[in-house]
Amino acid sequence: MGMKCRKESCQHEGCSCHAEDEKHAKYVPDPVEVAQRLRSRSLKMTHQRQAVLTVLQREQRPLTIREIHELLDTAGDLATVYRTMHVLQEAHLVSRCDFRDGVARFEVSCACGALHHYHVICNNCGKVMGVEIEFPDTMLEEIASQSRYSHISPHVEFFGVCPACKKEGQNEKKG
Amino acid sequence: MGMKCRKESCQHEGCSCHAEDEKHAKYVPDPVEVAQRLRSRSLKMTHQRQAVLTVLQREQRPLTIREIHELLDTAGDLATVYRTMHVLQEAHLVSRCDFRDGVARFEVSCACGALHHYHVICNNCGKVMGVEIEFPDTMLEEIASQSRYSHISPHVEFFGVCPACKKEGQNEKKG
DNA sequence: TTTAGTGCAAAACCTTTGCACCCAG
DNA sequence: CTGGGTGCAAAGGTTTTGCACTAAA
Repeated sequence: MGMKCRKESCQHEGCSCHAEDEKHAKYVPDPVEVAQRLRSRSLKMTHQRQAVLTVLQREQRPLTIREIHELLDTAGDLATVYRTMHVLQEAHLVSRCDFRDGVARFEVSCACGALHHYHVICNNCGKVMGVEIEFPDTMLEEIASQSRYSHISPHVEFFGVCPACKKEGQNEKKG
Repeated sequence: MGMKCRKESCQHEGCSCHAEDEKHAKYVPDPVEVAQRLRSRSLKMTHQRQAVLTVLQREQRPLTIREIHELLDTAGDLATVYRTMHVLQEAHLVSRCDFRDGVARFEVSCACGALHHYHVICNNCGKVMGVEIEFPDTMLEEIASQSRYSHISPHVEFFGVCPACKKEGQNEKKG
């Protein structure tokens, strides 16, 4: 953690997925390292923060703040979870995603053990799958060139139809 | 409007940007056609809906519902604008985007005269630029293959630093 | 005339904030 | 000990909903 990603095309801030090797080695963060990371921003590692990280690392999927709160062993205050997510986000320990339903979701960031991935969400049932892809550098360069903006970083969710819902749709057409 | 997009790689539902030619010809929708499009879904074309579309077509940029409401000549009810946006979205006359600030934004969809584009948002000042790019088919195929989902459609916003804010940042470092 | 749309008001949600007390460093 | 963190309660902001009335087709 804290190592610079060796993959030039990596678009994840603070990413260390590729630090070990090119094959997206799973990096399990050391609690001590996490604490250091927080401390370096004059933040403290507390029980609640550790508990939130534990839930996210166990689930390995995007969770809403309400879900995280419910999954906590010793449920604290919901407002604290909101504040915790802000802190963990700024420390690049979790990343936020948005499935267009008006609720923010969070998961451990790739800098924190998760694989380098994006999501595909079923338009019908909402089921989420992770996919490992990279944005081609040429695409990011084209965006920078057209807009003249720098440090381009994509925030994307892919939507589609999952196999189960596709099958269901076909059956409905037949019946 | 209503014509199928000729560009195979087009990822915009109901898109007709490329219907005229390959060079993203600007298509100005006929009110009569818009009305038909609504009527085909047993929806009515009302003053309020026309007014909202007029605002969006005039501004040609993503607007929040509050902004749309304020830009209306004869301001109706805010709740009506919310309901209108749902309707126009389902008719593919407007498309929704999300700049990760907790407020939905809308703009005329490419099926309704706008160019085929994505957004780049400044992380510092929030300024929005449009860019015309395409997702490579190979990327979408890879996502479909990994996830086994079909009808993959990307929802993306690009974030970066605009030229003005970049310059400002450099000045701060110097001073 | 029939069906959908609008305005108004209230509610539902998600998220943030103020403040007194508590705890990690 | 000191500055950040937590819990509680209240508020802020966006979005939705119920209902009587109005307007489009």
